[in-house]
Amino acid sequence: MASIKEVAKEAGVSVATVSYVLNKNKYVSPELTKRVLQSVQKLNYNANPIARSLRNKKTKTIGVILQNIINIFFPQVLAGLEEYAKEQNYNLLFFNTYNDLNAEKEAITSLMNMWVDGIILDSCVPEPMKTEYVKFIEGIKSHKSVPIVLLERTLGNNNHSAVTVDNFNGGYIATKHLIDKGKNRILHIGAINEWSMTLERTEGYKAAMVEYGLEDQMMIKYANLRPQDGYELMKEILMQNSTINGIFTANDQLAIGAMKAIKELGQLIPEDVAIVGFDNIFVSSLMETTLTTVNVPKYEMGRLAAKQLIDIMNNDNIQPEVIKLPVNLIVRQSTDLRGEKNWELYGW
Amino acid sequence: MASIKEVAKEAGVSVATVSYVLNKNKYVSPELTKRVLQSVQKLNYNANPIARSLRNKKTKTIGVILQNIINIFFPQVLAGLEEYAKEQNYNLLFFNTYNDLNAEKEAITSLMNMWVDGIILDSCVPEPMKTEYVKFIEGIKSHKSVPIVLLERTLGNNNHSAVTVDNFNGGYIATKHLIDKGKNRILHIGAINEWSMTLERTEGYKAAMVEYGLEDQMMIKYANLRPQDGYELMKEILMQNSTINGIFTANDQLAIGAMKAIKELGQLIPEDVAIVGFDNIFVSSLMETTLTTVNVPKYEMGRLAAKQLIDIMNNDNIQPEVIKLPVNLIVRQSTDLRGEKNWELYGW
DNA sequence: TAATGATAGTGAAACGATTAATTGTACTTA
DNA sequence: TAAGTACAATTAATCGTTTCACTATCATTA
Repeated sequence: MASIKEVAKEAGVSVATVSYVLNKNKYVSPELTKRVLQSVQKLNYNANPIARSLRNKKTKTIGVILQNIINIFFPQVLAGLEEYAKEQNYNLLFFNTYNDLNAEKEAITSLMNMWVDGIILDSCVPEPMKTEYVKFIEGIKSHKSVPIVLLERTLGNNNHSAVTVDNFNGGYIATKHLIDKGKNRILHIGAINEWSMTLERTEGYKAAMVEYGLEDQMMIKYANLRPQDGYELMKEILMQNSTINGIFTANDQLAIGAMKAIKELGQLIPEDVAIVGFDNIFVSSLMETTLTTVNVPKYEMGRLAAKQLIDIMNNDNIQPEVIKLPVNLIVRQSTDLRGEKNWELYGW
Repeated sequence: MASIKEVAKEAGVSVATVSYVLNKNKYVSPELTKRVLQSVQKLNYNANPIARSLRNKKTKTIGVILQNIINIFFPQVLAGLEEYAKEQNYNLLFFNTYNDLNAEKEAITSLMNMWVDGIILDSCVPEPMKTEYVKFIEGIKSHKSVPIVLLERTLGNNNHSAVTVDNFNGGYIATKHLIDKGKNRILHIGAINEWSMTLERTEGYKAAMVEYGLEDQMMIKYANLRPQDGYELMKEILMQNSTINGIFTANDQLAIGAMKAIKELGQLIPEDVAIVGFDNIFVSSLMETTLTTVNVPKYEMGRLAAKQLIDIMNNDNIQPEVIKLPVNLIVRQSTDLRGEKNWELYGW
C-alpha cells in the first residue's frame, strides 16, 4: 500500500502539498493538483487512517455496548446505529455485555483506551446501583472526556444525553386498553431486574389502575424477562383458579410465555384473558394469536442515538439532552380478534 | 491521558525503558522496573493503541461483514464471533450489507483501507457471480494482503478459508425424515437467490427423493426466504387442491409462513402435511406447532470462524481450510406430535 | 530600482508508540 | 594497569499523517 510519501515522490511535490490537495484545505495550483491526483490514482493511494488518527486524535469510530445482541430486541437497534454511523463515515466497534455490569465497565474502559470518538451505551445497571454507577462514569469522563449517549435509560440526572422511550405512558396505555376492553382483574408481570425502563412501565400500569378505580384490583408479580418465566409464572397463577381476565407484561417475551400457559390450561385469548406485551419484537406478530403490544421504535432509537452522539462530537458545547420517544399501541388478536394480523416485515 | 513520555519523565527513565518494562521484552533492573510501574499506576497510563498500531502495523481489529443483522440467524453468529475475538483481545468492526453486493464490496475495501488485521465475510454473492467475485477478492488481496475467513459459503475454490455447514446432508436428512414419516408427495421450497448454501440443500432433497424411488414425485418451487413468501406460495399451491403431504423448505422462515397457510386452509400439521425447515432459528420452537428443522450451529460457526481467522493471523503459513460443520435434525411437532416442545433458551 | 506584499510551495515538528543501534559503566582477565 | 567483555540503559529512527512556520518567487508600488 502506497504512502503519502510515495505519492509525493511520484508527483514530484512535497508530502504537504499532497495532503493539502487531498484535504482541500489550502490552495494548490491546478497544475500540481492535477499531478497529485494522477499519482494518487496511479498508486491507488488511500490515506492511512491509523496515522491520521494519531495526528488528529480522532478515530472516526464509535463504540457500541449492548446488553445482548442475541436478544431480538437489539439487532434492530444496532441496524439503526450502523446505518446512520456509516452515512456519517463512522465505524462501529461492537461489545456485548451479557447483562454483566463488570463486563460493561470493562467495555467502557476498553473503548476509552482505544480512543473511540464516542460511545453508545445500553447499560444494564439496575436502578438501585445508579448512584455508584454514575460515580464510575464521571470518574471515567474526568480522566478522558468522551461523549456518551445512553440508550433506553437515563442515569437519573440530566448530565448525560440519552435516547429513551416513554415507558410510563406505554404501561399506561397498555393497561387502559385492557380496561377499555372490559377487563377489570388485570395482572401485571414486571421485571425482576430493577431497571428503570421496566419500573416505569409498572408505574404506568399503576397509574391507569388508580385512574379507573381499580386500585384494589392491582396485582403485580415479577419475573425474568423470558418466555419460560412467563410460562411458568402464569401456569402457577392460573392453577390457583384465578379470576384474572387481563394481563400486561413488562415485555413481549413474558407475554408469549404467558399465552402458551393460558392456552394449555384451556382458556381463550382474548375472551377469557386478554394480554398486552411491550416492545413489539417481531415474533409478536408471528404467533397464531398475534400479540397486542406497545411498540418501541427500535431502529429509530438506534439511528437517533447515533445522530445525537455524532452531533455532540461535532460540536462540544451542545447541552446534554434526554430524548423520550413516543410509543404506540399495536392492537392485535390477544386483545381484539379483529386486531392486526399482518406480520412485521423486519426480522428476516 | 498520559503518554509514555510522561511516564518516562515521572519515573526518571527513557521512554524505551518504559516500553521494555511494559512489554517485558528486554531485561530491565528490578529497581527501574518498580519505578516505572509505580509511575504507570500513578498516571493511570495506558498505551495508545493508535500509536502502537501505526508502528506495529497491527490493529488488533477484525472486520465483520454480515448480510443483515436484523435477520435472526445472524445475531447468534455475531455473538460467537464477538466472544472468541474478545477472549483473544481483538475488537470487532461491524458492517451490515443488506444483501447488496456492492455494499459488500465497499465494506471490504473500506476494511482493507482501515488496516484491520482480518475479515470475517458472510458474503451474499450468488452462485452464478462467483467467478467475477473471486476476481475482485483476489484483486483486493494482491493489493494488500489481509486474511479473510468466509462464513456459510466457499468461493468455489479452496483458496480461501471458510466455515460452512453440511447443507447437502441437511437437505438429505430433512427429506429422508419426511419419507420415514410415510410422506411421499414432498414439496421442496428452495431459495430464489441462487446461494450455494440453499442450492446444496435442494440437492440434498433431490438425492433423498431419488434414493427412495420418489424421483417422479419431486416438486420444487422457489421463493424469497421470508415467511410472507412462504405463506403466499403455500396458499397458492394448496388452493389448486394439491395432494402434497410433506414439505421441506430452504429455511425456517419459509416454513413458518407455510405453516400458517396450511392451518388457515384447515389442514392438519403433521397429519395432513408434515413440514421441515432449516436453520433452527429460535422462533421455530416458539410456534404453537413447533417446527421440525435442521439445526445449524450458529454460535459455534461464529466462534470457529473467529478462531480460524486469528489462527491464520498468528501464523501466516497456515493453508486455507474449509470447515464443514455437521448439522442435526431437531424433531418437533410439525412432523411428529411427540416431538420436542421445549423452547430454545437463546434469543432473549 | 529598491522596498514591500502576496502567495504557492516546502521543511520539519508533532502525534505516541517500538526497537535497532549505540553508549557508558562495571567487571573480568592477562 | 590496560584491554576486553557483558549488559543495563539511552538515543534516535521509524510508522504515515497534518499543519505551522518558513522560503522563494513574482508582482506592485513609491
